[in-house]
Amino acid sequence: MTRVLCVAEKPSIAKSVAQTLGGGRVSLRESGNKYVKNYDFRFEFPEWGWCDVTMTSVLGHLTSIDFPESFAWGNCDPDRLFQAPIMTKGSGSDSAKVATNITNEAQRANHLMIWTDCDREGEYIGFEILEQAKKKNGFFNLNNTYRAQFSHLERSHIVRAAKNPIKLNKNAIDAVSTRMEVDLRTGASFTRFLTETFRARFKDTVPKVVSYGACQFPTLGFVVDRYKRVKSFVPEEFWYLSIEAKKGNSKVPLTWSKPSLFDRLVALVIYQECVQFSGNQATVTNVSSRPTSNWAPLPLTTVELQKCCSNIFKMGAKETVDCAEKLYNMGFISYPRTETDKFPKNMDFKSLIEKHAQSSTWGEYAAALANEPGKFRTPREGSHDDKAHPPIHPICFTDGASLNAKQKQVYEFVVRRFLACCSKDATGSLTTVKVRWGTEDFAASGLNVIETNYLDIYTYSKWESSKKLPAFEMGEIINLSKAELATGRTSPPEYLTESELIALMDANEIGTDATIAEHIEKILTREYAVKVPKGTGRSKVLQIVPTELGYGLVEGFNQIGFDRISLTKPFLRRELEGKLRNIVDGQKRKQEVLEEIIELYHQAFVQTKQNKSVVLDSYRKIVESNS
DNA sequence: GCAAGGTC
Repeated sequence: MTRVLCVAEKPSIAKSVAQTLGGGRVSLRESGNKYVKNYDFRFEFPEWGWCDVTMTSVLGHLTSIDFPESFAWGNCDPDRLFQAPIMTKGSGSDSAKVATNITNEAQRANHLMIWTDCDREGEYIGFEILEQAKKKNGFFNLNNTYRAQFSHLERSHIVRAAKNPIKLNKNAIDAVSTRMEVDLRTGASFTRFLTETFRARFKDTVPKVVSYGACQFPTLGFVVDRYKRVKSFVPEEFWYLSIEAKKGNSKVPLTWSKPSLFDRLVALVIYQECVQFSGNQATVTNVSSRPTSNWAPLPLTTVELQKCCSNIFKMGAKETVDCAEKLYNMGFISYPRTETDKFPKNMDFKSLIEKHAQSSTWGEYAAALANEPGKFRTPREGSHDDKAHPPIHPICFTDGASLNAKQKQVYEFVVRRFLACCSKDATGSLTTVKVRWGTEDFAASGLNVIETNYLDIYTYSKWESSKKLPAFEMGEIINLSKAELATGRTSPPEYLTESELIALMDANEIGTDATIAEHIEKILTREYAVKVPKGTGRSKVLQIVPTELGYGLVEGFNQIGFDRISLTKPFLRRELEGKLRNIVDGQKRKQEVLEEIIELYHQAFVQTKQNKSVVLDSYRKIVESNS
């Protein structure tokens, strides 16, 4: 019988796909690695009929790249790393066993089918698997290796993927190897140069490693940018008209329709006109009431999870993903690294919801959502789809007995978020009254919440009826209890919070859902930035501020003034991401992009070397100005 | 002692 070897990117996918395709008749074999299992079963493929199938997996990348020994740290001028040869090596300590398992299983196989995630890295991991499979089976090559296309684990979707495989995408493989090479050459050269330069001048007052990375520097750049804006902020005085209507016993403050003015005289002229014109009386020009709603949240992505846990629980991004990872491994939640904010079609929401009816906390809500007519609504759809994983959602109910406090919080959040997604929007009515005083318009509005719906379960969001507006009538003349020219001062921006940093990185394509937390962690462990608490109690937030070293590095690099790039801003990484997409689309070739980008970085490297005193002095000046 | 990308 024809033998087919299927290989997924991670054990959980192998297990799930094997169960689906094997229809319950699956036998399990150990692989030599603790996490990786081999699943044997039979499946009927359209082209090959009934086959003996082995489904196994790797653990992410099998290999990584590095320089040969003669180009190791200390053995050559960092400048040479832009042209040095590059070799492939096994990645991580446990990769050997995983790799051997692929080679052994492939030896007897007639066909190789790749089941890695449907993204760029997944294509490359597929290529690594093929290279490994070739070692004892010369038959396999890019043209006869199959690739299953799937974006979630729903049964019919998986069966369709098995029956309609395509080929590995050579362009995507090239794009990833381009990224790897750029990151290695630039990261290693600049890191060695900076470390040696800083340690030569400042010895033990700087950390052991002063690193550069195409993601960590822009991350640091965001932190420094905000810090500088706070530091250089000069408050400005502004003026505005402030009036308050008196109606029976209640006083209603009204907001001026124009923005505040920075010119006191202009504001004063307007104010005097109004007083002359209308005194302490104003006219109601419009009263309207309209239905309004507060939308239930979108399905949960990794980035959103990190932002929410940072805002709500003050958890670090790394801490959050670690908790999510644990919850996933225990089978409580779905795969936690996803960019997708829309659920697949024909997803069985009701059965997922029903599992939570047993909860003592949210059980009542879940039961009602699953069973009472008119409660459930299919979740809204966001616009992101990584084609690999569904949004994060609970798989099983747990009372949390086996979880620590943080994991419990994250789990509860995932559940509440999911139930909220499946609930109706909150509704209310918004009453707005418009008033004319002199030549100017003012307005006040009052919210009346009618149906709370999702807010009952998503207790992290607040949307409450504001103080009720008294009844006003069109054309009514009202008395003002206050009519004054008010003044205020503009306030400085706050230092960056982690959740804002995550949002900036996400928007600027710095890192991925799986790595954003690591880059933030990196600038902290490199002593480029620190987290400082602001406020106390419930209003406490953690802000990220640069250290003298982080500030000095960014300022120094900014002062050098490279030709058309900046190493501390996100644009270069974005440009690379764009070019990588061009490689995938076939609009550019790998070699062409490599030459362009490496040349750009090399020029920047040479310039940095020539101007190393600029960077060193920038740091020294900051240290001195603080002491 | 270096990067960033997977995953455990």
